[in-house]
Order: sequence, then C-alpha cells, then structure tokens
Amino acid sequence: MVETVQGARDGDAGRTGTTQGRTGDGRAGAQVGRMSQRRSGRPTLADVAALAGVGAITVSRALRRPDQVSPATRERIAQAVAELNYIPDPQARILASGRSDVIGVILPSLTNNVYADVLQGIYDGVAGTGFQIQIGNTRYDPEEEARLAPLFASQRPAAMLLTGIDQTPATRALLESAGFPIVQIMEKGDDPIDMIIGFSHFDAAQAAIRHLLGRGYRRIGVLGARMDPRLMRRQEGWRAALSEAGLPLREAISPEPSSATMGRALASRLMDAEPGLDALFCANDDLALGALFECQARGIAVPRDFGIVGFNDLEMMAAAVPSITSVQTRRYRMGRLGIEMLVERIAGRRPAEPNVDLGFELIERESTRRG
Amino acid sequence: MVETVQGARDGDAGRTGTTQGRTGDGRAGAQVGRMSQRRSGRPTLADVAALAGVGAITVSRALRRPDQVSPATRERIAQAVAELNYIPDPQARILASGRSDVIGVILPSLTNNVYADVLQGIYDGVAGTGFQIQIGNTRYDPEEEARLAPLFASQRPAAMLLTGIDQTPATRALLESAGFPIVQIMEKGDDPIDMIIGFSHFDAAQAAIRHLLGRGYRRIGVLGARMDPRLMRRQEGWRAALSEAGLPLREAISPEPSSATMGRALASRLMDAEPGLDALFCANDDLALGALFECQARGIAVPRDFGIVGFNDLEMMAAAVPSITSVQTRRYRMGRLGIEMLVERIAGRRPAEPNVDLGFELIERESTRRG
DNA sequence: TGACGCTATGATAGCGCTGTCATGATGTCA
DNA sequence: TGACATCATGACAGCGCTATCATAGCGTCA
Repeated sequence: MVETVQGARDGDAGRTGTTQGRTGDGRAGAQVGRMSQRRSGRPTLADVAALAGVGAITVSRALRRPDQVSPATRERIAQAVAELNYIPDPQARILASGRSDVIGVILPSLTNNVYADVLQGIYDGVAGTGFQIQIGNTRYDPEEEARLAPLFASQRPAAMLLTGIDQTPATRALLESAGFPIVQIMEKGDDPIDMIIGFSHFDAAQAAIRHLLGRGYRRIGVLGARMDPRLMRRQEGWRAALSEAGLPLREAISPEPSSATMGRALASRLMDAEPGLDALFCANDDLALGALFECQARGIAVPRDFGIVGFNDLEMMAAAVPSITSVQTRRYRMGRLGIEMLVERIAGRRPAEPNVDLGFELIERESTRRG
Repeated sequence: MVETVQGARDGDAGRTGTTQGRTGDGRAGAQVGRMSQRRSGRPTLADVAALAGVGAITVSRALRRPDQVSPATRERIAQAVAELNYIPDPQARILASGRSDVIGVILPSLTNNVYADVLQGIYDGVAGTGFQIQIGNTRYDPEEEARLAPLFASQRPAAMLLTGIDQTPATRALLESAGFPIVQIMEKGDDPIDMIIGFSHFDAAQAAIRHLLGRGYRRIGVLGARMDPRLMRRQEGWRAALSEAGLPLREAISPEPSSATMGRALASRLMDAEPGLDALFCANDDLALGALFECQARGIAVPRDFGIVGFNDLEMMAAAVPSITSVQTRRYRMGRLGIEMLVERIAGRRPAEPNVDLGFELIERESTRRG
C-alpha cells in the first residue's frame, strides 16, 4: 500500500512538474520551517482528472454519484484513482459542500464502563457508514458540556449525540436551532431537543428497591457515588420506593467516582452507622462489587443475611460468588441505535419513533436469592 | 451563550447588509433540500474584518499571532469578534494552511479497561492545547489497523498515536515518510517509527511468575485471553520463566476477549485438567478476578492453598477479598505522555528522550501472601 | 538628509473540492 | 423531421481561511 502511495507521489511530481522537491522535503521540513505550505504533495482531484482525460467535476461526481457518470468514463476514472492512489481531502470537501461527515459525541466519561459500552455501540453504529466520530469528554462537568457543545456545533457536524437531558438552557437553545439531527441518550424524557433514547432511572432504582422488599429484606441501605443527573434520578426512585414502603432512608453517598474500593468504604461506613442493615442497593455495579467484598471481609453471609443489588449489570456481576443481582441497562444499544437514528435522519428519512424507551431489566441472581 | 450567538447573527445581518436572507435560510433548509449551499450563515473572518475596519488578514493574524498586530487594532478586532461571536472555521483553516489540529489515535479497543485509562490520559494530555483527537478502533484486527492508518494519515493530522509495534510493513513505511510526529505506546521497542513509550511485557510476565515462585508456589498455571501481540510477548515471558525454573507449562488460553466470566471458565478448565495446581498467573486482571471467584466457588483458600497474580492492576484488585497481587502498568501515563511528546514535537521541539520505558511494578497483595 | 531596516497592514492568489448553470449529444414522440 | 426532454460532461465561481509578497510609515545612523 505504501509503495503505491509513494509511486503516486512520483507520478504526480513527474506529471505536473510542480511538485519537484516538495516530495523530498515533505518529511524533514514539516516539523520545523517548511519551505512552502502550498499544496500538500498528495494527488488531487485535478491530477486524477488530467490522467483520466476528463474534467475535475466529473471525477468528483464519479466518486460521489457514480450513477451520474457513464460506465466508460467511470472506469477510466477508477483506473486513474487507483494508479495515483488518490484519496479525497475531507477538509476541502467539507469546506466546499458545507456538509461534514463528522458526528459529534459528547460523553461525561471515557473510563466508566458504562460509557465504554456506549462508545463501542457508537463505533459499531458508524462502521461502514463513512461517518467519523468526534468525541468530547465533559468529565461530568456541566460547564464543560456548555463549553463543548457550541464548539462542536460550530464545526458543522452532520449530527450530534449528547448524554442526558440536563443541558443548560443556552446550550439547548443553540442546539435546537442548529440545523442538524441530534439525539440524546441514557435518559427517558418527554421533551427531547430532537430525538432521545433511554430509560427511566427513577423506575429502575425503584424496581431495585422493590425487589429487595419482595425478597424480605427490610433494613435496606443505599450506596451512591458521583451523583450526576442520572444518579440523582435514581436517588429519587429509591427514596420514593423506600418511603412508599414506610422505611427510613439509609444512604451513604460520595461525590467521588464510583469504584469497588469506594463501594467497600461506603458499605463499611453505612454498616457501622446502621447496625442491623440487611441489604444494600448499590447505584453502580462497582459499588456492589465492593459491597460484596466488604461483606466477605466481615464474614457476613450473602444472600442469607444480607442482600445486594447492583446497577448496570456489568459483566463481572454474573461471575461473582455469589453472583450479584443487578439492573440491566442497554448501554451498547443506546449508543448504536443513537447513531443509527442520526444516520437515518442525515439521509433525510424520518425515524419511526424519535422517542425511544429501551427500558431496563432486573436480573435476579444469587446475591438476593435467599431462603 | 446561545443568546449571544443568536444576537451575533442579527447583528451581522443588520450591520453588513450582505447577509440578509442568509441568516434566515441558514436553518430551515439545512436538513433536506436547502436552497443554496453557499455560505454557512455564520459570521466569517471577512465579517469581523469589516466590522473592525481592517483587512481580513489582520484579523487572521490577530487571532493566531497577536504579537504581530498593534495593541489598538487587536483591541478593535477583539471587540468585533466578541460582538459577532465569531468562531473560526477549522476546515477552512486546515485547507488554507495545510496544517491540522487533529491528532489521530488508533487503539485496539475502547471497552477494555486498559484502553479506557489510556484514553483518559490522551484526553487529559490534549486538554488546553487546542488539539483535537480522532479515534480509530481496530478491534484487535491488524487488517483494520492497516486500513485505518493510511486513512488517518491522509487527513493530514498534526500527529498520530499508535498502539503497539506490530504495524504491517506497508503501514510502517507509509508512516515513516508521513511527515508528522508519531508515537507508539504500550510496548517497549528498539526500532520505533518515530517515538515510543511502553514497557516490556516479557519482563513483566516473567516477574509475575518469579513472584509466585518466590512465594513457594510450584504447580503454576497461566490464564490468557484474546492473544494480541502484547499478550503474545507476555506469553513468551511466562514461558521463559517457567522453563527457567524447570516447571511444566500449564496454560488455558482463549481467543475470546478477557472477562471475569472467562476467568472463571479458564480457571475451572485448568484446575480440572491439572489437579494439584497451586497458583495462577492471569495475564489480565479480569481473568484474575474470575479466578478468585472460581476459588471461592470451589472452597479453595487463597492465598494459603492457592496463589493468584493478575496483570494491569485495575482498581478492583485492591478492593477484592483477598486483595489480588497484580503487575501495575502505567496506562494513563502512556496516553498522557504520548500526547505531550507529540505536542512538543509539533511545536518543533525535540523531546528529551524519544524512547521511554515506563516499566512496571509488581504490587504484592494478599492473594500471594501466604505463611 | 537619505539609505536602510523594521513594523503594521493589505492585496492577491490560492488550498482542494463542490454547487450551479451551461452545453452538446442523444433519444423520443407526434 | 423538428420540438423537446434527457443524459453526460464541463466551465466557473466560491466555500473561509492563510501564505506570500508588497507597501506605507517610522525610526535610526552615518
């Protein structure tokens, strides 16, 4: 492949006679003070056109709308493209067309397993579509989101994918009039900017508490970390479920990121503060894993004397001993479907349903299966 | 923020008198059949220049090299920029300058915790530098890497960051003559394309085995999954260490991705096949977690009757009961330092050392602390 | 005082591509 | 056969910005 690229350069230089010397300087000078910035040293549309003996536009068309070019011409152009190893310049294309093939994605985290799965879905969603992904990481900071969104929007993306529904009013207004499709993921909402795919965190947390109640646990505590908007809504859910059952609120919350170590620490704190605690709903799975380890360290029998429910159903929940009950969320699906809906819209089609509730499912495992 | 954007549009249209109508059309038609693709509806350099009463070039300079513009002019331009809420068009900038602010990053996975940490380091590394990150995901497929690398290279990135040292000869040759700085991470190597930051997987795996030997474990097995090039080199390391100690090779390897569930399955398989096994080196931490769970399920006492060593020192290793000994690798650092070195090179400076061995550290914990 | 260098600014010509409109060639139907 | 539609192709202008070179203004020094 390389050989052909370099061959192309030679061909280019030899043909036009204007690239002499640039090819050589291409590498060394690029870093410091190159002689001339003009021309990139790569074959251009015009080079392909000259070689194929047609106009530049025809090449452009042959590449983008082959049906508008006669088969014979198309074939000659294809040969020229192959010979020069021509690759279109995306920047020039964007500038000229006013359209880009970049889909902007704004996520609150890259390290959190939850978003790793979303990200995988996103990349799988664009695979083969020709769209590129540009990722922004807000680190759970609303101000960072408010800064990134206009920045991304200014780059004329083909579409944008956002996390959650808590954009600032200013950001929201900007995006509503942005002129490209937008999808919000990870939450359910009645009033999306454009399209939305998610589930109810309130309902999911409520379901977790009700499951513990159904299993006969009564002195239920809750662990939470890094209370982003999704966590806040889960909190409303577990509080509602506990209050509905007439049970007191026993929470240990940390603003720090969720982790197994944090789970152990919070579980330890709550167990010490609330003797007789017999179950924990952990608003993230890594907290649940930590809680399980804390029980093991204290010699507490799970599930006989203590129930544990996690959230998100990460892979390791099933492998744990005992395996841990968790609320399964469709993270990969949200990323993938989000991109698919955007691509549909970019193509000018209306999605069947712009507001999708993917729901959740409580996966019952050994950690709450007592008696 | 939005208010100012929209205010700027009004101001723009009102002031120059040339944008009338564009402002209006900018939005509605954008999705389907816009009337005219020309002009984006956003203020341009020329608009700012007209408002400030200077030439377009002066505005361009004021933005990029403020020192070359007189303070008075600079101030007028700054006001015009603020009033119009002007944001430069990166595509046009790239096209005109032949330089881009995109750093291409090619990783084998986005979901693997290892690369999530690398990614975080990468994003932290570019924060505040003005560079953008473009991520490619090869899914551990060398062919996908061979496809992505030229594609990325063709987009005139400012630099590229690659994973590992196993690029195809063609890819390597292409990148060697690409003319932008390149860093390879995750591995140690004598012959980098340009710069390299990593550690010896061979040495690290060898150290893990030697640690088990030092703790008195003798019937040592090894678990591995998804044998990418890094895993292969670890494999050479553990094989060398075992052979050096005159011990037989007891491996359970899967081509599937590493996971806790996979760890349980492989541990189970090897324990059944090799009765009397007394330790496992798990070439990934999630395998180690699964191995620990399998021991718990079988009632095997760790570390007394069975030692476990993991690899990468993920956060949960410290929280596990017993806590799990693991080989710490500097994943975040590799991502971050990689970007920092690239940025240095883009700025024309030579890094102190283009070949960095970040090493590794065996973190001894309870899972191998017996007697 | 005039040659010289320096600073601040501008005019011009692109970067590589696509939208628009024009043109010639071909096919179709009455 | 001629009016008209259709198809394939091209010329031209321009997307928003920057590199290059030119120029005016100013201070400096012999």
